Amino acid sequence: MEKHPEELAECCELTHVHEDIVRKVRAILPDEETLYDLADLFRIFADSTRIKILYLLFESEMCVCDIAQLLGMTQSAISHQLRALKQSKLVKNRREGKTVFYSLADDHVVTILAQGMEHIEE
Amino acid sequence: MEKHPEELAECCELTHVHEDIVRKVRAILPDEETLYDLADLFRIFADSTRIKILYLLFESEMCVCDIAQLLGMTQSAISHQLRALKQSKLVKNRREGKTVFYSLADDHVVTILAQGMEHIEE
DNA sequence: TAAACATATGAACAGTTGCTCATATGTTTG
DNA sequence: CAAACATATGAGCAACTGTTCATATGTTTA
Repeated sequence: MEKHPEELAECCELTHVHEDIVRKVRAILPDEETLYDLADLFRIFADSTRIKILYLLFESEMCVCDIAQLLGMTQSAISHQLRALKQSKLVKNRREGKTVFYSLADDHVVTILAQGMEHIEE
Repeated sequence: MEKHPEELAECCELTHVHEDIVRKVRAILPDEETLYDLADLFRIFADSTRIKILYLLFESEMCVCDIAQLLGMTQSAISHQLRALKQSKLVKNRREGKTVFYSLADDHVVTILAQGMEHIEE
């Protein structure tokens, strides 16, 4: 699993990759850990339940049972998903007595979803 | 699996969701099919191999074996991933003799990855 | 047309994911 | 403190995902 081989062997009969491309690619490609973090972030957006939750939170902060109610899903299912969203720092929460209110933590959520939406609407 | 119940039953002892919120949410939340399409799109970004491929294509178009070579992976693995990327209309390809060159199909790729990167870099 | 090359694809398998169910934790109120 | 309520969490299971391996398709060249 060589990630950055020092020399490019031939792969196609005539190698199409040349030294300058290789140099540019190495400069541009983020390191392995960052790429994994990035994939992890997008994996959070890769589920329609979590996307729905984020859309709900566009409007206002909400407690767990309200989200569950609005989406017609279990409290447990929503709670699990909120945990994932919180771990990715896409939502934050505050406690008010028995109730925990969740809200968006970040403007990137809006931008990312909007860009995704633009793409699929073409 | 009621998605849009006509009336909200109590969920918490005191329901926190009220009529105006419900109305706003219904106006904002895209329909089920769109949400699935959106999740499918982000699932494509949810894998570091595919992200790497996209980053490579930032620089220039490339053939399958060059990508495989640069990433130290099998031609087959890359080919499978390119198919997924193409189905999502994130990359396009052109044939030149035996070789097939892939390139980015869309500016959204750059924006989405950049936003994701911004988020994890906080 | 046969051989060589570049790419695509189907099946299979291990690893992951999202939900459910049961139960635990944390908070308020009688 | 006990009961009720809101939320969190662990285990388990079915469904899905990414890779490998073997092989098929498509293109060029001898």
